[in-house]
Amino acid sequence: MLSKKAQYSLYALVHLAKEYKNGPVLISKIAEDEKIPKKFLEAILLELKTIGIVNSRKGKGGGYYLIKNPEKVTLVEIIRKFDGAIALLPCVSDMYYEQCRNCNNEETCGIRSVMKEVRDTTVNMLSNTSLADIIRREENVLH
Amino acid sequence: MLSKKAQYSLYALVHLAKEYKNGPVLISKIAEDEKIPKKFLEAILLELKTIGIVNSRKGKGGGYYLIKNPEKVTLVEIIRKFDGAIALLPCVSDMYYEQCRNCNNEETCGIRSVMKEVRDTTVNMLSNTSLADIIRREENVLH
DNA sequence: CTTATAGTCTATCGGATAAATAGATTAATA
DNA sequence: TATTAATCTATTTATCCGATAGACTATAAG
Repeated sequence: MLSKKAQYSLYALVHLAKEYKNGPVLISKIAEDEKIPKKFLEAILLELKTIGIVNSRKGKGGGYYLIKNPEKVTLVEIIRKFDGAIALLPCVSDMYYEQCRNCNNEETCGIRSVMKEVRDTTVNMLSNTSLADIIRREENVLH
Repeated sequence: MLSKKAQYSLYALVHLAKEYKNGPVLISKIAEDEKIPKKFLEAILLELKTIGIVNSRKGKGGGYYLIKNPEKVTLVEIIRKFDGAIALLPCVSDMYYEQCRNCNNEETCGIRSVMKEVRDTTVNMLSNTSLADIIRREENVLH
């Protein structure tokens, strides 16, 4: 399961993607619409700012807005930011690899080989899906 | 990532599958070979016993042994036992479903639709792989 | 230049869970 | 009946998750 942070960030980012180029959206507006605890959402958006996906403006008329093109923001990067590895085992993770301390030979280990396939297909799906894809899915299902 | 319990249980069960019908294996033997903390492994095996995958015998000549055919023990049931849902979101989990409290309509939600695909392919891979498959993978890679 | 607005920073909290350990007890075998 | 090995109870330690509180700072409008 994804952490609440990762889950909330997905909903918040899709919200911002829908308002792309419409100017800033209030944290409180996002929090209310997406039913996310406001203070918690603040911390999440702040983190998303540090990786250059969103930016913010203070004061009246301020709020958060997407700065990366929604076509270019993929689910995999958001999930990795908050939850780390996609892989089910450290020894099959690309980004957070750790040597296996249970098996003797990673090359021949059967468990590892299955888990590698799982990881690869999951990463594929998540990195081929952007915020724009999400929005298109919602539009397509309506007609 | 899988919990340590889930990870250890996979290694322990593959070990037992290799000794299927060779009589009981000592906890301490498994612990040593698979580099699992012995006391921790005790608890894990006890849990596996409650779901009818393994059984044990006390006293001299005792230990743990697999009672289910290695062809019939799949990775998905082991992982579910220790870590619960395979899905990344509660709203796409079959076994641990919870209604989404962030989106308004699960039928049209784009995030959910992607996550459902991820879950389905992951569950497919994990439920189509048995302990026997794992062992065959290891044998095949050696020639 | 002042006031209202809205994000930022620091800090902290309870609760749950994870991972591992210790020691006494019970069951099985020879 | 002694030895072996699993079982039970319990406790420990650490870490993280999810959430909240309040003071601070930047912005824009009037």
